[in-house]
Amino acid sequence: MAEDVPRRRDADATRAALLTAARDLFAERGFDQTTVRDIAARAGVNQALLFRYYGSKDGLFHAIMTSTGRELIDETPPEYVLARTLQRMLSPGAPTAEASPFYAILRSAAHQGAASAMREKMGGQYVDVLATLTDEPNAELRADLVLAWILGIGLLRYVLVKEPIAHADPDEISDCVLKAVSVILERSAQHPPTD
Amino acid sequence: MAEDVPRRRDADATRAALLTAARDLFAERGFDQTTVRDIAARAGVNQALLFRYYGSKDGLFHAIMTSTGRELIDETPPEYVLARTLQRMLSPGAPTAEASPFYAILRSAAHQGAASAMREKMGGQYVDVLATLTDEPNAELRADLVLAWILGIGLLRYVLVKEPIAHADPDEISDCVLKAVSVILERSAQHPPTD
DNA sequence: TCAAGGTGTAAGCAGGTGCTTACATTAGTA
DNA sequence: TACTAATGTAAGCACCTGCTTACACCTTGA
Repeated sequence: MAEDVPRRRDADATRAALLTAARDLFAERGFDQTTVRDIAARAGVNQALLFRYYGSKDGLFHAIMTSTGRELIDETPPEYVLARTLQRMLSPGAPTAEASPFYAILRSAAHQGAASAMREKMGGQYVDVLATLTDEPNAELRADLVLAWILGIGLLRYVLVKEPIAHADPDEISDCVLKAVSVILERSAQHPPTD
Repeated sequence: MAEDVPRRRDADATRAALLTAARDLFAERGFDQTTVRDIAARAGVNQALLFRYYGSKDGLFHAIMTSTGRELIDETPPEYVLARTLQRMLSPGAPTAEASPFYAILRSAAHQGAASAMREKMGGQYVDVLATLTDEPNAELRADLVLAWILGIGLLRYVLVKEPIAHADPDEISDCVLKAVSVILERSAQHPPTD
């Protein structure tokens, strides 16, 4: 209360407001269904500032996609990454700030930037970690399949809102998924060392 | 060759041309990125006819979503529905006419009609069949999870084009998926009859 | 043969889009 | 205080969008 003397001009605050507003709107409606006027209005900012600070609507989308950290991955042991990711994604309530870019991608799949963001971020993060969990030769493909499942569940539950999965108990979902995934992501005992 | 005297005026042919063109374009670019002028151009038809025959762009989308049959489901025993669906979805080459609405949904997830089409079609077809494969109490949820996996794989492979899954061998994918799914979709022997 | 309705065409309208510009206002500094 | 650069504002431009309208043409049937 005391710290923020209402300084009316603050470029950093404006940038942050635009980023947050756009991130949430893209997650709610997708890229195409969100206008720059919507973003500026939610941020409480003149829309010309969007172009001053981010260049274009695409530039803002790109900034969102590269703004999220990798806290969950860095803080979690590999064998628990899937469980914790599911837990966060399935927990009720509005999508967290961390998960918003995830939903923005699902709702903007047709957009070029969404595809490359998914490939680079998700690919370079989740899949690398998940792939360490098995010693099968096609470990990365198996990790991709797990990622695909996460994406599909998010799509069906939150974007397409299909029942019963849309309102199913998170633990019930997690139990099934983890049990099934353990079949394809595990140290196989059938492969004897060859040397 | 002999049968189709080039009759220049044929409402049915025009309707069909519009439907096919729109189906493919929606599958390639998504609903928002496709304009009515694009559709009319690919169909080789004046764009005003789109509105005469389908009322609106949304009406055309709806027509596409309700135009596909359920041949695969009706012709396939329940225990092979997943395997054959994967086989068709993963087979190389351009998406078939049958699968186009599927990709149209993935690329138009933000669109309202896509969500309801998925709920009604996929929900009332695939899931009902898949749910018969297990006698667990949450059979429908398990079937939804399988559907989510199919969707996620299509999304990651064709829309987001992530490697290695984008160019992976179909059989390799199918093997993993079928093996994992068998864990959650099977007759459980642990449930003794209670009466 | 000739009206009449089905079919195709050209042109354009009203509104929305991303983006730009010219200008006003503020904050920091010499 | 006076200057300057950073920040915010209002207005609008050029284009695209879904959709409509008025009209021309073809085909059919009595």
